[in-house]
Amino acid sequence: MTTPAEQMHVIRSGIADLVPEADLIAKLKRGRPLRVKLGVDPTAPDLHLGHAVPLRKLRQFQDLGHTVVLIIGDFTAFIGDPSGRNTTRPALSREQIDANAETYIAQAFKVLDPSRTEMRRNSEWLAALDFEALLRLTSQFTVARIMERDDFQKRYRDGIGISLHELLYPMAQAYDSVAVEADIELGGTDQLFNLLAGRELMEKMGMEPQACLTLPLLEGTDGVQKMSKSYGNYVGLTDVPSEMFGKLMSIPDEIMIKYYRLCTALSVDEIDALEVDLNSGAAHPNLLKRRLAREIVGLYHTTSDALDAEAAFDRVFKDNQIPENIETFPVAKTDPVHLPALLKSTGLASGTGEARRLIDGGGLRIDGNPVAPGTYDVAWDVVADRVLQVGKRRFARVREVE
RNA sequence: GGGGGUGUGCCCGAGUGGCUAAAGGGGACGGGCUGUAAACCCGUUGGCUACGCCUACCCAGGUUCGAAUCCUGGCGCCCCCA
Repeated sequence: MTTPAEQMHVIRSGIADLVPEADLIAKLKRGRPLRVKLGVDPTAPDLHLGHAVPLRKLRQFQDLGHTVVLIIGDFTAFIGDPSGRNTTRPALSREQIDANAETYIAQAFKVLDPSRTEMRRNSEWLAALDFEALLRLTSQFTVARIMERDDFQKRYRDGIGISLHELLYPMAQAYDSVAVEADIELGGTDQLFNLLAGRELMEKMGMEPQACLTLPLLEGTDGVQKMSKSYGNYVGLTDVPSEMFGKLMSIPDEIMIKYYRLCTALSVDEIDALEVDLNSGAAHPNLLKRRLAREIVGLYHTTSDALDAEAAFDRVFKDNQIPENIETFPVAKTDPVHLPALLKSTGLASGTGEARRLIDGGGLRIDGNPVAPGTYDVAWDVVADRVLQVGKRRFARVREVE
């Protein structure tokens, strides 16, 4: 059995904050498996690496012998924010919630160990509360305490309306902790307030309070903004291996170690060693990034998928060759062929204007050979059965439609 | 309820009657360099088989030879007073 000190070494890796640390150590010292809680909203069925960060930390807990309690916030998602002020909280229908929860769970178990995971839905206990129980619960919180939360404070100060029910959401989340008897709850740094609310409620209700662990936000592939679909800088858990590999290779060096800590299954000691080598110059950043990409692709696909993805990557970017498995587009034969229209129909350009720009900027190749600026009409033979390439990584093969 | 302000291209932001498809920046895309990284340099950035045509400055009308710019009405957002 690992000692509490050894466990703390793993648990601390990559986290933003842990309060209070002493509480967690005391819990670990008892030697029994802890109940580690994570609550998730069934709103985003397409998970990316940013969503996987808390899941990876949960997995570390599982590997240390602890139990994960994964709570789907179906009840709160059902209510949502009917005022529409909070666009990240749409009110979802039962069907949507169930469907989202399904995909969430399927993707989450790519990371978590199902045998050490307890799946719960918060409607189990929240739907059962009657008005009396609800009022008793609200009496445990003060308005001043709830209003301490940053976004409430700001909105109140700025005169942006806050619906009464919104004030109750932190309470609902806190009550989740009571219901599942959590020992520790994870969340993003923005969740600290809610996590602490859970801790306080447990204490008031005579339970041993949970510890609260926050994880930093993961930057996307641009290295600046947080990873999110709307910024287009995300790495989806269901991305195909080659795409995933390519995206990971494009992250800035500076956030590599963070990715190692938050997104891979490597041991903390090994990552510590990699960090030392990177900083001292003993390891070439490119090699470390390749390894990172392999590790992550391997987690969500297989090790051989990762190796294939790397080989395909080298073929295209290192050896400047055309990849295998290029999508083929059937095209009705015309002679001559109008290239801007062809690029548009194959999806390599969003419109003929952009296509012309690409051609004039030297961004179009046919079978690897650059097309001269101003070349808009070419003979059919020039494109038939050949590979069109835009930039470094977008390809399409042209085939005459029968 | 009263007073003032504001609404421009993916985003921010100039422009206040013609020379404006609309300055400048950001972002994005393409080229160079490279480790497909970062930084840096160059180019492009409404649509269209395109030296031209079409659609554009919140929406709908109007004044003018001509409007993003002026007028009327509507909608949205912001600030101050009550």
